Amino acid sequence: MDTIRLAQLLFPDVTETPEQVEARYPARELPEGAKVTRMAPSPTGFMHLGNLFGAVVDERLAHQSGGIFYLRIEDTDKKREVEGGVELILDTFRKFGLPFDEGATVDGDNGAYGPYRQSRRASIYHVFVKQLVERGYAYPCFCTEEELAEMRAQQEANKENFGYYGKYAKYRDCPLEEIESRIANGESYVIRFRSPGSIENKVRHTDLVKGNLELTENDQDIVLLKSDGIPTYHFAHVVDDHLMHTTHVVRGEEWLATLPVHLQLFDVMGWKRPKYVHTAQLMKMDGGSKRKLSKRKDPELALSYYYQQGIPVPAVMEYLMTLLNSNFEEWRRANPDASINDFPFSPKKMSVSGSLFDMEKLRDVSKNVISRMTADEVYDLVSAWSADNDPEFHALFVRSPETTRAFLSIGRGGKKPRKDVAFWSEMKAYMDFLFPELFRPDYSGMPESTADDAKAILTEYQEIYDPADEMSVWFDKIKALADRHGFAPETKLYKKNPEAYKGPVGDVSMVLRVAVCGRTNAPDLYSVMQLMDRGEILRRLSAAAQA
RNA sequence: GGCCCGUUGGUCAAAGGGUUAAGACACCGCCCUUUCACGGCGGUAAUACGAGUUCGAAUCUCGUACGGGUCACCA
Repeated sequence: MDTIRLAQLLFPDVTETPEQVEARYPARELPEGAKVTRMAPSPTGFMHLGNLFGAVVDERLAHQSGGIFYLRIEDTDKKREVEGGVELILDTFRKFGLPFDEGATVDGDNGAYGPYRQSRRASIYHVFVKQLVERGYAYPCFCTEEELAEMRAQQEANKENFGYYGKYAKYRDCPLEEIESRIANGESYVIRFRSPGSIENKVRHTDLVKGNLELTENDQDIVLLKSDGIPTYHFAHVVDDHLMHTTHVVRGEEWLATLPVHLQLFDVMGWKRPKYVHTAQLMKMDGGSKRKLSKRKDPELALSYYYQQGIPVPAVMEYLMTLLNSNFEEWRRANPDASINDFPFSPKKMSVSGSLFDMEKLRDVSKNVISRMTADEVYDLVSAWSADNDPEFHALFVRSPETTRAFLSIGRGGKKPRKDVAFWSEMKAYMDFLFPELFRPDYSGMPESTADDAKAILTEYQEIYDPADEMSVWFDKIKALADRHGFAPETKLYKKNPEAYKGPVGDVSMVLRVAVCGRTNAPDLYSVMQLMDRGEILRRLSAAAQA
């Protein structure tokens, strides 16, 4: 077989040599040990928690070592591509604070190793495929979809391995004359790899997460170039990561199955293999069993959903980090105010088995993250979130910024900050009673001990309430009120001698709290009342007395 | 079905031949507290199973079971 003639027949327009292409991608000048990583998503218009999971690893690996983290768009499948997909990717990463050093932009490129969209790299792939054809490592295949399906059915029936290999590689040794006539006939074809491997052989590989692996060698003549001339992931991965000088390929463990293909391609091309970091999949509970997070089945794990729910970005990042490196939580306790980027991330500490996504844990992480924020930070974030997701609440939230900020300051800071809110979407329910528009009192929480006295307590309190009172004076008045109605003015007195009283002073203040806040749980009552309008408070006390 | 990866409490996980098998979330109890939240103290709960190697196994080996992934002109 004259492979040079075949290559010329298949790629008459390719004039560049592999050497010329390589020359355009010189080695990167980076400090010793610097890692080059990439995020390589498809613009499917959907960003998933799993995408972020891997991207955090990429970003940390690169930036922790003084290296490069870049974005490459894998748009080799036109069927899955969505308008605005790239924009969404860029947008998401900006939102989650993972800065790309180079790569695709909304309408172009930023960096010297582009183009960063695979759809714009067709001519580059063709140069290398042409070379493979010349070397006898690639050939055209004219099989139709039906033929391949038939083959597969037969393999299933025979209990043989599936795929295009060995005796099933129909066009592997097709004579040049037949190829010429088929092409002349306008038949559609793909370019396949002529795999030199055998399933009798094993290939060794050391993965940064999985450790030492012994895999079966690839014997499949996989497709290199689809009939539209666009490469498959396998070939694009090898060519791009070689040319762009990626040192560490981070991807989900579902790629482990095709790793032998990639290793073989790197070897045949004569290129240095990158290091691989195959991360365990994020799992989800589905019925009684675990399964991989799925884009189709788990829309609630879309990052857009996270934004809608108001799950704070740093909380998501911290949660992912706890899954990624289990010593992160310990580090965080020791360094509560340090930037997450100061944490010494290590791929070696990553779990080899898939972990279950746990919303409860995320809530806990988020509460802690929020409790460490200042009132001003919370104000700004809730303001931004509500503007996009709950305009009605937003209007109330920003109506009196000073009052809102003061409310957010209650119980904030210090050693034991309050942790009431996990997600921004919960903020409305947490502070709704501040706004007459949202106030819907529920009096059912009135303590039973006050059944006979609640009305009198509320009525009397309207007389003695004075917003100008200091906290101690304010509380003294409540104690006196309690005393007059047969309640212990000190909790300790009540505990010492419960029979002597109807209840402790707490029951009396609970009556006031329920009247003013409309519920039994709220931040410090004195602080809250200081923020509210006197007339509104009196109205509520009076309304509760009527109820 | 072939190939590959995995399996420590409900969940995330530490322990890399010798520990009473950490810790966190959740749950339960107590304490603190004018409510709640926070915080403190305590509790329930785990090495999938079976062999082997070894003085000694969660840890090494093999088998079984179970779970996951993959076997496209998708990535």
